[in-house]
Amino acid sequence: MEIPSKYDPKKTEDKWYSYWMENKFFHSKPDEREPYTVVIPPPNVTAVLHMGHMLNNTIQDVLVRRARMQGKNACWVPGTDHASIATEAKVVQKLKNEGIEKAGLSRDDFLKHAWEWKEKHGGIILEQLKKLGASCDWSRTKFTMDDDMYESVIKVFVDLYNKGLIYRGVRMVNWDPQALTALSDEEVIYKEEASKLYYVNYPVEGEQNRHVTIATTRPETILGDTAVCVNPNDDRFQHLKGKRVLIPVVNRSVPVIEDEYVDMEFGTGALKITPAHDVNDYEIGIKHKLDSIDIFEDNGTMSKEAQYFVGEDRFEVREKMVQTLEKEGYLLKTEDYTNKVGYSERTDVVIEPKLSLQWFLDMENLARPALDNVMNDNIRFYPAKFKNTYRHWMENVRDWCISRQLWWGQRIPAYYTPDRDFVVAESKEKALQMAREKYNPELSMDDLRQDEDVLDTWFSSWLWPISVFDGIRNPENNEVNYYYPTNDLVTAPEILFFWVARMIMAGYEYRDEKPFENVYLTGIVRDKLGRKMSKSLGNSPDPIRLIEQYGADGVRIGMLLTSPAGNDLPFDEALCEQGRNFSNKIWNAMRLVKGWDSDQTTEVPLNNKISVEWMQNRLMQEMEVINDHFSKFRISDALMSVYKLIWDDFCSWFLEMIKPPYQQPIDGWTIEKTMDIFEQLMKILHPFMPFLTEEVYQLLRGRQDGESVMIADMPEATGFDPAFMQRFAFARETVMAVRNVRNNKNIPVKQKLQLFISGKQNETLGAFAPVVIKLANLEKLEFVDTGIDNALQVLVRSTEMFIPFEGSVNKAEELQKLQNELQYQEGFLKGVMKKLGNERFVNNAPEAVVNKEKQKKADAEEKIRLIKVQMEKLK
RNA sequence: GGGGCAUUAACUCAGUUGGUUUAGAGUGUCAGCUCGACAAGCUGGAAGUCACAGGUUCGAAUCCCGUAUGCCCCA
Repeated sequence: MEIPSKYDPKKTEDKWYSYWMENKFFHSKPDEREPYTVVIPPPNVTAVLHMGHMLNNTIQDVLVRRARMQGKNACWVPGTDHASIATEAKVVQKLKNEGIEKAGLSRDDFLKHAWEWKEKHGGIILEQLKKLGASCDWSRTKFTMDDDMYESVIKVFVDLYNKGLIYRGVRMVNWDPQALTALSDEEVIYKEEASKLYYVNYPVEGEQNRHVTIATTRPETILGDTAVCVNPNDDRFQHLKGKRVLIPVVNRSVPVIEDEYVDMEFGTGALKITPAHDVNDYEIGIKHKLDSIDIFEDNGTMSKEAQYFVGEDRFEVREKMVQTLEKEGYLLKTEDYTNKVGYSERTDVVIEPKLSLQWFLDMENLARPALDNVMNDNIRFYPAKFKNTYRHWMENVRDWCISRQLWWGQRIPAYYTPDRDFVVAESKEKALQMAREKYNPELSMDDLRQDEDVLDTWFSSWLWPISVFDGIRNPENNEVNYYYPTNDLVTAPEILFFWVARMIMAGYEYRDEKPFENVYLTGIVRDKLGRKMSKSLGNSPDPIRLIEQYGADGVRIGMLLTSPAGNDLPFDEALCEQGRNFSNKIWNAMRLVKGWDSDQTTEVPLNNKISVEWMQNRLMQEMEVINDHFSKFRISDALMSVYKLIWDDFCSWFLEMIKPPYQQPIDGWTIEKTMDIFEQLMKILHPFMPFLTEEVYQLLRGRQDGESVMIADMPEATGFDPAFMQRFAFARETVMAVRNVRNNKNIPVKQKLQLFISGKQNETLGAFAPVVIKLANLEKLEFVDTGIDNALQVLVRSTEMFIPFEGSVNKAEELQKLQNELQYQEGFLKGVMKKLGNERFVNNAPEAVVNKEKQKKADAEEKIRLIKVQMEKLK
């Protein structure tokens, strides 16, 4: 069988993914095994796969595949999120392109279009995840607007309302005048902008030629001013106490109030107060019982309340207002000024703080268990540093505005009577019954009008770990009892607050139990310039192209190599290349092993016995390290351990150690052991590189249909012999020392050398002589008690070794090298001596530490002695 | 303005409760290699005042204080 020298992922990836699907390896159902559950952070239906998803889902897949191989019943639930605002914006835009205005459609007609859009585009990202190798149980795929999920959300709303936790209230919200909806703080993007600071004189009422000057970036809001505020500690304004001023243009008389909120350093120290259009002013307005004048319509034009410029757009009014102020002599001066202006993440228009009637969820009691159980490590964050930020947020939590003025989403189950009373119920029928009992027995179905708004998308995704197992509607069903709480959640720190925190709240509220044990927070994928990868910047590589170029395995390795938890990931395609090269390395190791003929009759050479023993020990040794890394969620460290175990230990050392001479067979025992080891390595690597490992696993030995590395048992760490490993390490260093000599002296690899080693090392090194002879390409290795003349001398640890050498030696160069080495050792010794000479160290430090220092001293002294001997010989 | 995180080799990062660390890895770089699996490779080397300045300690990359720079969150 001819195996090509380059591994081609295109020929294997789709093949094995189909194989896994056909054999239902990803499918999970409750059984007697320990469950291991992960719910996917549901991507938006509007999204296409980007690098952030790649990273996030690769990590999840690594964890899930590993757990599955460890014998757990692994269940990874995939799905998507309906993303109210983003999706509605997309659908509105699409309709607009077709000449259809949303305003001209009924709610039902619009939703038909939205569902059509979802059916067409909503599954793309999940299909892309399959290319990555994601081992999700696709039969469980969920969507936050599925009927059962929808019902769960409504049920929770009704329940929280009945508990008195949901209320209606007037609040200052971030208003998107284009989408005509309130936005959460998280959906507002602040951009730095060059704007102007206008200094405007407000005449003091009843005093000729006296005025107070304020500074504002938004002169159009002057029309809604209801006070001027100064700091009570500000000496400049003492004379204004108790006075009133006149609002320019409208000539409204308003009080001068005092509040320490005002920053005396900023602007003029006097602040205009517009309670209806600024969050801080709103707070001050409540505190000082000020009037509130709403001068804007929902679409950002001036309302009748403004009296001037009615019906004109806010930004045009700003210009006109400045002109008017100037004409009428109120404008003192204008300065350039840079400030941050909030934009809608979805429509990119400037948001308007606006008072509006919204639905709120009281967070105070929900937040407490969510905070406590993170702080006491009941739920663990990786890395733990995010606990700080989490606490800060949870201790200052504000009520959650859960209503959105949109159609795409779960419609708020509040029903209004013609008298503007309302009831909250799971269905219109129930609502009618309640309304009749509560308000008016004569009411009919047609009298009830359901609230027009839908719920914030997070109000459905906060239930995700419960609702995907139907745990809201049927809290005692088998699935939720088996799979919940889930084990690990992998997500981005950006949504720690509005998703992770809220899931924890919902978990304790509805299951009285955490939603997950561990939260692994990934970093942000950035480009080489350190910018976040985004569609708008166009700086993100197309993940599907990367997969085609480097293979899914290569890309997975590329993402994982550089991504310790919580750290940003400076993405570089070279890392994928490294992943691809690694695939190829393994591929070629397989070609080598498969290419050997075996001979059952040959006796097993001592060399091979030692080699196999070492590799088996080495594997067990590293298995402990890998397990430790995983237990701490150090995924990239775990990967690096596997990487080096395979590349360095297995390929560079082990295979070279057992490699038979050209065209000669290998003994049967060794080849079997090698296959075993290779197989184990493929299992260990499988979670990281699922496709390649399956291909190699299948080719390595004949397999039955239905066999797969992905359902094989993960090797367990069963211990190793440290003393043996120590002795081998010495042998390995000896080989490296000889190779080093070859390099320095330009001795060809093929030329065999002789090596003489000081006799006292026979005990430690003797058994490994065959290995050293092979790898260092020696014709002879001898233990001797005396030095050898006409030989190069090397020090390994503190053992002298000699290599007879006929060629010329550059004495000056050699001396210089020895001199450098001597200097280093003497410096080292000096440091050690200083420690040992310090009485307080010897008395205070633990005995083991002192003994180590003594050993260091002895070693250094021996080395120095030997170096000096060598130098003498050279002179 | 308030809070948080970070700063270790050219790059990206490890470095666990302070002690075999005058500091490790991967990549890159340099030198030498057709060595019968792999040049997507092999062998070897060089490279760091642990941001800066103090302090605690017998001992500090590690703990504390300050400064600088960068990033994030909140306002």
